[in-house]
Amino acid sequence: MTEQTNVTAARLWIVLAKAYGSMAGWVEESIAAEGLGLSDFMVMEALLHKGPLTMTEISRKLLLANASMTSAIDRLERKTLAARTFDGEDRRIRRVALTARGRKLIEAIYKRHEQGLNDLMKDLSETERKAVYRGLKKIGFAAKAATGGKEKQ
Amino acid sequence: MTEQTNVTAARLWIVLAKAYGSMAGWVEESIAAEGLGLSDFMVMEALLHKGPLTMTEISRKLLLANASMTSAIDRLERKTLAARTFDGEDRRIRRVALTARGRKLIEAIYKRHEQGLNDLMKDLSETERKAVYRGLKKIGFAAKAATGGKEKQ
DNA sequence: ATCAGATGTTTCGATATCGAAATAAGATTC
DNA sequence: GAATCTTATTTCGATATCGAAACATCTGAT
Repeated sequence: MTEQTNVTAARLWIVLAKAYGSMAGWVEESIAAEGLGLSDFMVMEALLHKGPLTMTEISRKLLLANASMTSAIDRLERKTLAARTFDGEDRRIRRVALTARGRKLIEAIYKRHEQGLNDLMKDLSETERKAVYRGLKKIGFAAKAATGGKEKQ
Repeated sequence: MTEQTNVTAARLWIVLAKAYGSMAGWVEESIAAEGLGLSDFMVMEALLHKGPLTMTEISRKLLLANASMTSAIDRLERKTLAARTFDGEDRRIRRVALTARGRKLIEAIYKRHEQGLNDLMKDLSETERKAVYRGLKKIGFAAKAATGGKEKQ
């Protein structure tokens, strides 16, 4: 498409889906050697940056169904990379934290991941990054708001 | 984050993943009543806009494994929404086309989909859309190139 | 104090996805 | 013409996901 052609909303959605698919494929390939899938990796990444979180907090953050989160934490526990703990006050709650082993692994992986991302996006100026960031934020908020208040269980 | 803070590559990836997840959730919800999943919908959308395509062309376009494409076309054939045909020259090739019934359905769905997308993105100016479009194109190309030439089978 | 509604997580069964291998067919090299 | 390599699609078995329901627990109203 040319400089003069308008970018339709439909076209933007297609390009968003394609960019995400390509990025997800790249991330998956780069962590495959560690035996982690994309979801497991993103769980560990969230725990690395935000500290221990409840199952529901992680689900919401990653837009996964609660049943999927149960499975993902099962996998991470089985690999002794994360562990569930009880909440001091609310007995329904399970809080998830990285183990020492998990922290060590995700720190190493994340370092390479971050470097790879920097490399991937070196062609975008700071102005371009900000524009994409803001636009995606708007799109994400709008989509979330338009999706019938009912998130995945 | 503030106006002054830089947008890191890592941050941009997270926001991209989140925006995609929200958009995908919205699309899935809006087509659920028609008994279609996201992949099936996107296959039909591709066939609507590009005419009959080979299994491999659709797979590459939607970034799905060829086995997934086999299943998706099986589902669409079972619902008599699409059909495989043989290629005149290359007997390995199966070309997929919408049926009359499928075309009628996807035209109706797509009309609503397009209107919904316009609504979702009405807060983005044309300049903003172009910036997001260009940025996502760059990111998608870079990720594709960086993923070891080996696409999903 | 009791009850109804909401919340958090797990379980269950179903579905969509994938990698690898198998099969058929086309292209290229010798 | 034969052999080898590549391509297109399907099959197989495994995995990750999901919606709905079940269960336990908490909150708020009465």
